[in-house]
Amino acid sequence: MKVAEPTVERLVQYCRLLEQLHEEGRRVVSSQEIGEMLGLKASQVRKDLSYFGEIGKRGVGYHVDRLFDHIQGILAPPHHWSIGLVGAGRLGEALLGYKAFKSNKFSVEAVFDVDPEKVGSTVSGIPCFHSDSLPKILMEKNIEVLILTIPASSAQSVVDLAAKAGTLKGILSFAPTTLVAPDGVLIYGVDISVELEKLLFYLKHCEV
Amino acid sequence: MKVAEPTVERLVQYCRLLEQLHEEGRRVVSSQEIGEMLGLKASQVRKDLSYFGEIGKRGVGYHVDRLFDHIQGILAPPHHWSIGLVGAGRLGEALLGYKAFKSNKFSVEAVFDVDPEKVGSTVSGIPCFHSDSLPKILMEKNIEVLILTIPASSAQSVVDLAAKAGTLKGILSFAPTTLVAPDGVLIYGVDISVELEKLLFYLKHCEV
DNA sequence: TTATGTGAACCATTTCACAGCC
DNA sequence: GGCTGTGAAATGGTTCACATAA
Repeated sequence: MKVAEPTVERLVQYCRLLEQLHEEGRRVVSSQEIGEMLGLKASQVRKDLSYFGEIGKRGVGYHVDRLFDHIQGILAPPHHWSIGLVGAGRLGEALLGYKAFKSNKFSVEAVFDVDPEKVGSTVSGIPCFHSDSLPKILMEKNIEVLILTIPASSAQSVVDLAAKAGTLKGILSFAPTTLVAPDGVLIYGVDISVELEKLLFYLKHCEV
Repeated sequence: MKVAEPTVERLVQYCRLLEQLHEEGRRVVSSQEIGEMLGLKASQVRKDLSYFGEIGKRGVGYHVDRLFDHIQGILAPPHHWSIGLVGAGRLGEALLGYKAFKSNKFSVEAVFDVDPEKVGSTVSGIPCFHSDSLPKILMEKNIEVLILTIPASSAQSVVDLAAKAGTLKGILSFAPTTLVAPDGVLIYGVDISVELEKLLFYLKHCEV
């Protein structure tokens, strides 16, 4: 089944909201309420949630815990992912310490950098290897996902090198550049500076 | 004139690419080439670029420098923006040191935190104030844009407090939560953990 | 009566196809 | 001949409106 990107994004948001509602002891919610809390139309919420079968009760709403489990099941990965983080700079360290990054779906198994000070030691408790050894370590640790927190200039070469391992399936890049994905590798880019530019552009033009 | 969000995002990308091409000494590019380098269809590139008037030369292509200036003009803000950064944690510091964040379009004028160690001193050379003084400092320094690098739990209260200053126009939030925007304030959220979840979801389902 | 689930209508964005200019 | 600019067609996503079930 194919599911649109905006839908996946909202599913994650529903999940977070439901977790919160669960803690507050809420038992049921309506699409209307979810919409208000997340800034979405109720019809949008219903369409998203009905995408994977009838889960709500007509005339009542959605059972919080049941819906949560349901969405978790949809988002849940087929297995635990091993992740590698390339670039032990401040952004990299920030991510490693980031609370929302703790999950039982994945774990960061290796850090890569070129700084001799860092290579051989640990960063936030995770062993740090030289970037040159990417293919070797990726295979050894069966790492399928990389997070890139490196400058734009070295991003593409890291992608090409890492692809040699053959285990690589996905990349989340924070490098402010467009990367070319090798066959069979899915690349997602989060470009912080682009987001700020977009915000400033709309502040200029739209003057909400 | 209204311009779609995906278009703005691509305009920023064109800009970055053109800068690079300029450094390489390139004089002209075709929509075809731009598309290949950025992973877009040539027709998409042409549509985006023709949005603000005829800028290319038929049978030739786009003059690199001329196109760069043209897009810069579109993206350029009406004035220099003063920005405040709330949350002097690792992510906040990472952003302050982030190269792609240096720009003549804006500058970070104040940092806010609740840690007594930081308040009163400077962070990356920028004075740090207590978060409680947000409205006061925002007015004093005429800050219109805030970047939030704080936990989800305190994000909404910071937004509400900052809105009291009346100068606030836009927010770029890294807090993993949905924020409610006060009237007249544009909120952009970058949710790093959601991006990773999306990537893992597509790795599970699409198996490209 | 209330709130979901969903086909149909609507709107936005992308892609096509070709006319127009260099 | 080559490449842009652009109306028209196609695609993708959101919203509506109402049948349906609790």
